[in-house]
Amino acid sequence: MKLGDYSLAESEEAMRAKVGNLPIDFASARAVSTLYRAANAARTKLTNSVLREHDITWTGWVVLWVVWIWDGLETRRASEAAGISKATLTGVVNTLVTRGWLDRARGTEDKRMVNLSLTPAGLELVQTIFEKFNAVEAQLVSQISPERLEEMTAGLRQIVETVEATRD
Amino acid sequence: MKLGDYSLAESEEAMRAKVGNLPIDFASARAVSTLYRAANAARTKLTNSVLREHDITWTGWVVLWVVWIWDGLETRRASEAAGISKATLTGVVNTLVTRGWLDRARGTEDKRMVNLSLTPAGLELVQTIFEKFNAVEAQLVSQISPERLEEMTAGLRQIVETVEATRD
DNA sequence: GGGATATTGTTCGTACCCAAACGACGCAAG
DNA sequence: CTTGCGTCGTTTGGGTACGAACAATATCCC
Repeated sequence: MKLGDYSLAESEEAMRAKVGNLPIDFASARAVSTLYRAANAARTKLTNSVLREHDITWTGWVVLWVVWIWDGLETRRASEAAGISKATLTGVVNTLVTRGWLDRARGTEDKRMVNLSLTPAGLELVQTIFEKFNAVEAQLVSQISPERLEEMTAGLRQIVETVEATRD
Repeated sequence: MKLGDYSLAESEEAMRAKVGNLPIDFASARAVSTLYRAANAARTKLTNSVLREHDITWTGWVVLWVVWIWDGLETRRASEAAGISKATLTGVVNTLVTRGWLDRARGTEDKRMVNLSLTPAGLELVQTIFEKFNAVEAQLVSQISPERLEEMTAGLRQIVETVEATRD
């Protein structure tokens, strides 16, 4: 068996052979493992083809992006929007501030808050990267029919909603 | 605006307002960002509800799982099957060996190789976790119709294949 | 006003994550 | 038989990633 075959179809077949007699929901298992594999593939592809040349990581980009979209953000909202913990955000922001792309400003009204905003260099970087990034995103899903893409996105959204609904 | 609204729909709307006049492919952008968000949500949910009580991380579980499915693996194949780099795998395997779940064995025929295999404790752990894990997977996708789930999985698979095809 | 309670961002500890450099090993051509 | 090239797993260095504990600040309730 050649290398490259340890993915998807072959893994599924191996799993079926291993646990075929157990009461397993294969459709769910396949969906979740494919979900994770696709997310990793997309992140790696986007990182290598767009972000690497600008010396910025995936998470760093996501943080810059949400700060851009929302015209500045408090830390607590930025971590939520970026989908990372506030502890992780602290470290990522440290990196972005050091790189000269982000500014920290302690809140004036509520001194617990920290407001994040783009520096001019950060703004320029975001604008430079954004279109390239979207072009690669389009390429990633280019083999999927519009109808299927719609169904896929809707399904993914339901997973997110299911998790958020059962989070107590 | 209340907290919790910095996700999905609201972010999309903010993005549209910010870049509405640029030639952006919104369907692709929405698909990729939702993909990443769903993968993170699924991983967090599965980690907290199943893996945490067994003191094992997501990546650690994936590695144990692929070694189980394939009845032992060489390191190079394990990293591919687990979707992580070989450098990462070295560290994860260190952890799993220390925990007593995995064995390292230098290849006899080709001394560059390292074969991974489950210890009895590791085998017991995998079997214990597997069914719980699958039950939560099923819950994650329980709100998705079978037809949509099929379409979603097919779409995700096409993303993986697109990335693998353009990797040179 | 003052004590209990909640919320903010940070720190700490542990573990992952990867590209690049590295040393050990295999292999084939001369 | 040795020289060169390719492949293996590991190490290195910088950067996430998160839960828990923390100090500072805000707010509530009497």
